Amino acid sequence: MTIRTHNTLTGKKEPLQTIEPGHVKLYVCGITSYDYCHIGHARSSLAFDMIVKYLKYRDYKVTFVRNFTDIDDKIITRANEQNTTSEELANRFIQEFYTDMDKLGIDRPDIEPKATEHIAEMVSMIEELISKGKAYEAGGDVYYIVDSFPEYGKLSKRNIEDMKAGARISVNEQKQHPMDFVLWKASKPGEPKWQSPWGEGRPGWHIECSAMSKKYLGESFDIHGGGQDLIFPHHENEIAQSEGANCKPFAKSWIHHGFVTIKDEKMSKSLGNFLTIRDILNNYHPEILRFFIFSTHYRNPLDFSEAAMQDATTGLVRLYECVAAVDQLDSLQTDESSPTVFTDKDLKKIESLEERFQQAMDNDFNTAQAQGIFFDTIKTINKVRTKLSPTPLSKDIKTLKVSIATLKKLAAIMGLLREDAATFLHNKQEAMLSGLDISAETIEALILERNQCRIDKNWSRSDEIRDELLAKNIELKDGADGTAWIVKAN
RNA sequence: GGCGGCGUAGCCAAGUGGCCAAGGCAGUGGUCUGCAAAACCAUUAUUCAUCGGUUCGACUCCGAUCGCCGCCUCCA
Repeated sequence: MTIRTHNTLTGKKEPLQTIEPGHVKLYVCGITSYDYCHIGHARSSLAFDMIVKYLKYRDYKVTFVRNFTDIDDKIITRANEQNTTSEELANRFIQEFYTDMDKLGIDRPDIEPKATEHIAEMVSMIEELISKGKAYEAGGDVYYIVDSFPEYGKLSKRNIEDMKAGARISVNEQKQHPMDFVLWKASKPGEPKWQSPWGEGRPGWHIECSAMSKKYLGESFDIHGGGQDLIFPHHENEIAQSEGANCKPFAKSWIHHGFVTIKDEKMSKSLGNFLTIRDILNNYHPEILRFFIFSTHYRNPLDFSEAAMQDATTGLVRLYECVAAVDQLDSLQTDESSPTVFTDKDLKKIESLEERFQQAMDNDFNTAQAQGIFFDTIKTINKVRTKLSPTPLSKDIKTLKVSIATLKKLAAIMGLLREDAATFLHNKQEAMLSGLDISAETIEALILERNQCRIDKNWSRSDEIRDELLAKNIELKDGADGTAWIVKAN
C-alpha cells in the first residue's frame, strides 16, 4: 500500500512519490507572530503534526520546515500600538506560540526559520529575478512581473484576466501591472529596515518562504502545506518567485487544510469570532481538542461548538474507559482450563486493527475513518471483556492487552490516548468535582450511608441519596466490588 | 462576476462504481441491577439536495438546477 495525498496543484489524490527515496521534505507556512494563536492555527499545527507522525510511522525520514513570519505590516502596527519594537513583539508571541504548542503535545519541526534571519537569501533571490527580467525596481520597491510567468494561476486555478475583472487590487502608482506583487518594500521613516541594493527596506511577505524553503529543502521538494486561504495569493506567488528564479519545479505536491468555523462562518480576526487556543485549553483537555480536530478529514471545514466539544469529550472518555478497564485485568486470577471467550470474528476484527488503520490513513490521512476504526475495535474489546469469566484464560487477557497496546500506538499518531487511562479519568473527575459544591468526602460518606441502607433494604432512603447526588451531577455505579461514582458531564 | 469546495439518519461524520451505506453523539427495546448507572446485545437512512445522463450496475463518473461555504484584500 502506498500513501495517497490530495494535491491542490492537480486537484487529485496522488501516490506519494518522494524525490529522494524514503525521505519526505515538507515545508509548511507558519504563523505571523503578532498575537495569540486561535484554534484555526491549532488545526493547522495539529494536521501537519499528525501527517509528520504518520509518515514517520510509515518509515519515512521526514525533514519538516515551518517558518515564522516575524516582520510584516501587522507586526509593525501592533508593535507601535504597544510601544515596543516589532522584534520584541514577534519574539514574545513566538514564545506564546510554543507555550500553546507544547500544551497540545505538538512536536517541533526540524527547522523553524525566521524571516528576519534570512534577509540575505531573500535579497539574492530578488536580484536573481531582476537579472532574469522577472522583476523591476521602482522608487525603492521591487515588484514581480506576473506576466513574465506564463503559468501564473496554476495552483489557484485562475487567470490574470479574470482577476483583473475582480478589480479589488489596491491601486499603486509604482506598479507596471495591477497584478504585480511586491518583493521588497522601501521602508518609511521609523519602520524596521535592512540594507539592500535598492535602498533601505524590508521584504515582501511571499519571498521569505521561497528563500527559506530553498535554503533548507532545495529548489525542488516534496510537499508544501498550509491553510486553504494561503492558496492565493501567497502560494501562487511563491511558485512564481521560486520557479521564476530557479527555473526548476517548486513543490511537487501541495496540501491545504480547511478552516475552523463558528456557526459555519470562517473564524477570523476581522470578524472577531475567534477563540484562542488557551481559551479552549482552559476548559478542555488538549486531547479533547485533538479528538475534535481529527473527527473530520483535514480538508473539510470544521464547525466549532460547545456541543461538538462535549461529543468529543464523551468519545475520548469512552476510549479511555476501555483502556482503563483492560489495564485493570492484571489483578485477575487466571485459569488455564477456562474456555476462550474470543470468537474467530472477534479475533479477526482485533487483529485487523492496524491494517485497517493504515488503509484509512494511507487514503489522504483520513483520521475520521481511523477514529471510526478505533471505536469499532473497542466495541469488540468491550464485548469480549464483559464475557470474561472471573478466572479467565491468560491467553485471552494477553490478546486484550496486546490489542490495547496497538490501539495506543496508533492513537498516538493523532496524539490521543497518550496518558495513563486511570490517571486521565481520575484527573477529569477531579477537575469536574472542583466545579461542584460537594466534596469527595461528602460523597463517600453518603455512599457509606446508602450502602448500609441497601443492606437493610431501605430502598427509599437509598434511592433518595442516589437522587440527591444525581442532582449534583454525581452518578453512582454499583458494582461487585463496591460503589463507584463519577461526575456526569452536563 | 470569476474560480474552488460542500450538500449522506435528530446532530456530527466516513464511504478509492458492485457483498447488509463505517463510526461517534442522542433516542428506543432488552440483558445486568433491589431500582439505577456503566458495559453488552438489538434497533434507528428501501436511501445518499433535486432532476436528467453514462453503465449490466452510481452515494461514488458526467451535465443541469437549488442551497450553503470559501478564495479573488491581511488571514491557518
